[in-house]
Amino acid sequence: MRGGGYKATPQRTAVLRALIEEQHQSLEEIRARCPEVGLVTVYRTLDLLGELGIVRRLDLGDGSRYELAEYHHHHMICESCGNISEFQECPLDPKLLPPESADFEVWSHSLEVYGRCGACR
Amino acid sequence: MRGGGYKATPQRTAVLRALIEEQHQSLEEIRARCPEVGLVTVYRTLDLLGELGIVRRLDLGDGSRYELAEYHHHHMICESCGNISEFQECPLDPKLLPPESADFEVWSHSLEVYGRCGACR
DNA sequence: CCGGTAACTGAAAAATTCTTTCAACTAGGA
DNA sequence: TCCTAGTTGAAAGAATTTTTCAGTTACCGG
Repeated sequence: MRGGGYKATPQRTAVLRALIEEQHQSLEEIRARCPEVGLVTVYRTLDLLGELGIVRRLDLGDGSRYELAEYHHHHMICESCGNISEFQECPLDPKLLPPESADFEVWSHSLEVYGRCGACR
Repeated sequence: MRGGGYKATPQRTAVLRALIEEQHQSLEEIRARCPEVGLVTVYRTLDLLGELGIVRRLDLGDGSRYELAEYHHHHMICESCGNISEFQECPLDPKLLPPESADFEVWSHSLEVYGRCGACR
């Protein structure tokens, strides 16, 4: 953080702490966890952390959500209760990548599985 | 369309025609293809087509985009030029689905590949 | 420990995006 | 052709995100 010429302010610490507490939070959920930080600063901090590759913005169908990007993972979204869960096993089989991708340099990918969770069945 | 008690209006036809012309358009791109249709009506038509399962809303990182959902496909997004291409071969290997998903009923999934396209390399 | 400064913050205003309201209009069945 | 449920669009409203700018602060160098 400081390496890039950025300051470690209490506000940034608070937002980061909020993000650590739970994944996939909406802006309002994050705000609720650090009410002392101004709205604009929350947005700016999320932007900054995004540029640093620490945070990722998602839209899983109900607007912006934010999560730490520490590790590669995917999402299972229950269309019944809205619960979002993660899994890290990656079911992508590179052998099955399409021919069109031959000259496409793959940097990353995202995978979301939609359906109904155990509790809702 | 008429089956569900909906009317086939010129506005709905125009929006649908715009969607057929190109995939992954932003709202403004769609609007530009049917300037005679009011903003509100475009939103409402996209909603309606969404409920009917004809149209899908996406957020690939730069806000809402809309596409026909006729066939199952995935996206390759070039982070250099922003170009979005589709592929239909699905590189998902069900055998590799995680154990947590055992009691999750999978209805659908989405997969996006990010990187750099051939032209940008 | 202290001062200087580039970086940061927050309130207000602005911009953007999307939704609601409501009076007028129309597609399509009777 | 008439009737009516469904549809449209302008305006207003709500929600979300960005910009501006004056005041504040972290932290580096001394």
